[in-house]
Amino acid sequence: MRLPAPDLTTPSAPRTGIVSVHATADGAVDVWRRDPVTGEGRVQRTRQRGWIYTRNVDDLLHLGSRLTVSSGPASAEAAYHAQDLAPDSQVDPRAYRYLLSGPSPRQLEGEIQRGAVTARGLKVRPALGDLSGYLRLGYAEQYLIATGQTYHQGLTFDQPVRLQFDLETTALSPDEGRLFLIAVRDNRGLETLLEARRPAQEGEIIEAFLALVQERDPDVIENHFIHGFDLPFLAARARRHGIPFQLGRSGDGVPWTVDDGSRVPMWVCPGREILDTLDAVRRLNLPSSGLKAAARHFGVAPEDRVYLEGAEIVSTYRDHPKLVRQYARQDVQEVDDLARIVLAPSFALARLTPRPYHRLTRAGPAKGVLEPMLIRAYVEAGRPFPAPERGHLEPHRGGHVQLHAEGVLRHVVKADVASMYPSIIRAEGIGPRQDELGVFHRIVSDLTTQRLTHKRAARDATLSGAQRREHHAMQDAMKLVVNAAYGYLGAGRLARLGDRDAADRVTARGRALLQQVTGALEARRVQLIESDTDGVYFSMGGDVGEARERQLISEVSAGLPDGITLEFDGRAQAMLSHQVKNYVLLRYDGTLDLSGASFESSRSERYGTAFLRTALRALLQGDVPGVQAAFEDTTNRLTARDVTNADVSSRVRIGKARSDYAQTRGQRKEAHLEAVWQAGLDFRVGDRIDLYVRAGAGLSVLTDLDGRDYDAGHYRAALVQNYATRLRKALDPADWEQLFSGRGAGLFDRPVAEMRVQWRPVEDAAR
DNA sequence: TACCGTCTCAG
DNA sequence: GTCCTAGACGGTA
Repeated sequence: MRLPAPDLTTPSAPRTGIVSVHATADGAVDVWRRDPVTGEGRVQRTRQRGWIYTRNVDDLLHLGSRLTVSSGPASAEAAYHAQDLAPDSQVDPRAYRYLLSGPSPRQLEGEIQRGAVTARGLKVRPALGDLSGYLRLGYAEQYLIATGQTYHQGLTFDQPVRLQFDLETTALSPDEGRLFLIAVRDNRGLETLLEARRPAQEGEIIEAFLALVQERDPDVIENHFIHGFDLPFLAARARRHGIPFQLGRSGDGVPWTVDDGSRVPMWVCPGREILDTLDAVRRLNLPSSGLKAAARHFGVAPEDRVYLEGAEIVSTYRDHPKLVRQYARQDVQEVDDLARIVLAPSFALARLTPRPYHRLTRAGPAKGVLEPMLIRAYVEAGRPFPAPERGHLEPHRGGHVQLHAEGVLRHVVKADVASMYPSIIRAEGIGPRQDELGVFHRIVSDLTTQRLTHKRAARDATLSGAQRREHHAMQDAMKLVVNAAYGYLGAGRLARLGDRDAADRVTARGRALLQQVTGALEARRVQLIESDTDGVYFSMGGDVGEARERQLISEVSAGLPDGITLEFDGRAQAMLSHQVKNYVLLRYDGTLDLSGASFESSRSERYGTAFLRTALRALLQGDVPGVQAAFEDTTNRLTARDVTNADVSSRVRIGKARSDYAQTRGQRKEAHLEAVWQAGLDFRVGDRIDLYVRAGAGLSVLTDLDGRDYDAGHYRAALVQNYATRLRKALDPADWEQLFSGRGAGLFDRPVAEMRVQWRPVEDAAR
């Protein structure tokens, strides 16, 4: 069963190649498509009535005969219609039993709001979002679901026209600065700079840019932080010059913002998808999400890349304009290259879920991607959307974490259960209890199967690089949805089809599987080190080679239930197991991998980190004299003032302004604020200051980076307390004392050359 | 451990 | 109005 089709959609209209949908409250729907074969673009202008799921029709009784209720779709002449999706059966009163439609989305919403005032005895007209009992999607989503379409069918990433632009301005705020340069390129060969050599020309380049956009007619506009910088800046400057900000394709063509409160508002442009590479990069959790850092991370930064500090751009443009021009050209070039990498999963995702492409870099994978797919399935089946689960009290239990051994172990292997939670959902047929159609389980199952096909195709050498990239993006998109499924179940009230019990069944099964894996490994006489949710580290004892390690894992895997596999996930020549989730691996190629807050704290001082790396490497090679040498070297260098104040300093954030601290300083002194105070510096909340302990002066502000007047005794002690202590688990306690206590070798001490690194089993199960 | 405030990022 | 509400981290109670 299908919803009433949008009025003017003809059956012969193409259904593939959607690149943008602009649907308004008055029912107008403009759909831009690219022909997958010819690449030709065309617009289809149509209308829709809009639809809303509702629990009952109480708010619409005031419509009288203008409201028809039946088990079928609305007839052509129906003004307002409620389709009863469960005419013959009892349904939970909290289920969304009716599908409402009206002459236009706005009229339908307006009547609901108007009716609610009397039906619910309200004083003021409520916002639709505040009314319980309705399930409403955006207008473009309504169109996509009603017509059974999604974006990008038949299209590859570069078939839509993609345009990138970047502004160079004299300040960050449009109130304080103006723009003097716009770099523009597109994936059809455009590459140009629009320059305002004099301030008076700013209006001209804005108009030239808007004209260029209309001429190139892109489907997609991309930049890094486009929502937070380029579009608001450009819009503000256009307004100042009285230039209509016509960037879009239909209506007045003026973009608007969707304000979501705290965050940078999202810009939306009729007919063109605004994509911010920053949104996509942020999901990747790189150390920095800036354009330059991301471009370097993905290896797309040009060799001759020009790097300029924001504050020096204006002066550089005055003295060396060529440099700024190259900088701007490289900015848009990098955005283009970065977009191909980071936007590809969202581009592919748009084929799977009934939402506009531009929403998907910002949408959460559970609520924003999976849930529309669930809703679509109920609409297409013509079934009521299920009632939410009843509230839950018991907290939800997660994965099992356990430390089995601590210290240094050699010949370490990591194994993990492949896609554990999705595999469990699939193998056990788990889904929300309310989901009578079994849609949840079917989606996870189908996507997992299809994903394997795409994964294989992505590695298929007979396909072109572009084809393989498309398959890779598709499998990435499917992975995103599938991995979101478990989280969706446990998301509580946020998820309309969430089910805590089902989520608990998944994790309980996961814990049992992990026990099965660790049990099977122990039965094969390996030493477990740490197990965490879906993976386990263990030591082979001796060097048996990677092939044997892999074989062992596949033996264990063979004993697991159907649909669950254990995979090899890496190996190391040695591992220091310190605490749960805190360990160090020395790989066979010599790289040292540090994990956990104990080893990678952001507040570490440079001298300590350097010591720790050297000492850890020696420790993992079983070289205790090497550890001692590293310690003595660092201690001696501290004493000899061979390291600098900068090497021992650490950066802290200031939590109070100087004027606020002045009020409280009398009652309570705070060490780091006091240091800045004593230095006579002004400071504000959020400032970052480098501090070090100065000999005879206590905590002080770092001014002379190359100075050597630090308190050497303090830092020698700190070396033991903050750094050498991380090596404790690998050494006999008496040996550790002897190495790091600084009391010198005693009569009963053991020669360092005889000391051995050690490990011990951890008996008491951690939680 | 929980809550609160701030920063991200762009010229 | 037109698509609707971040996430990480550090400091402090």
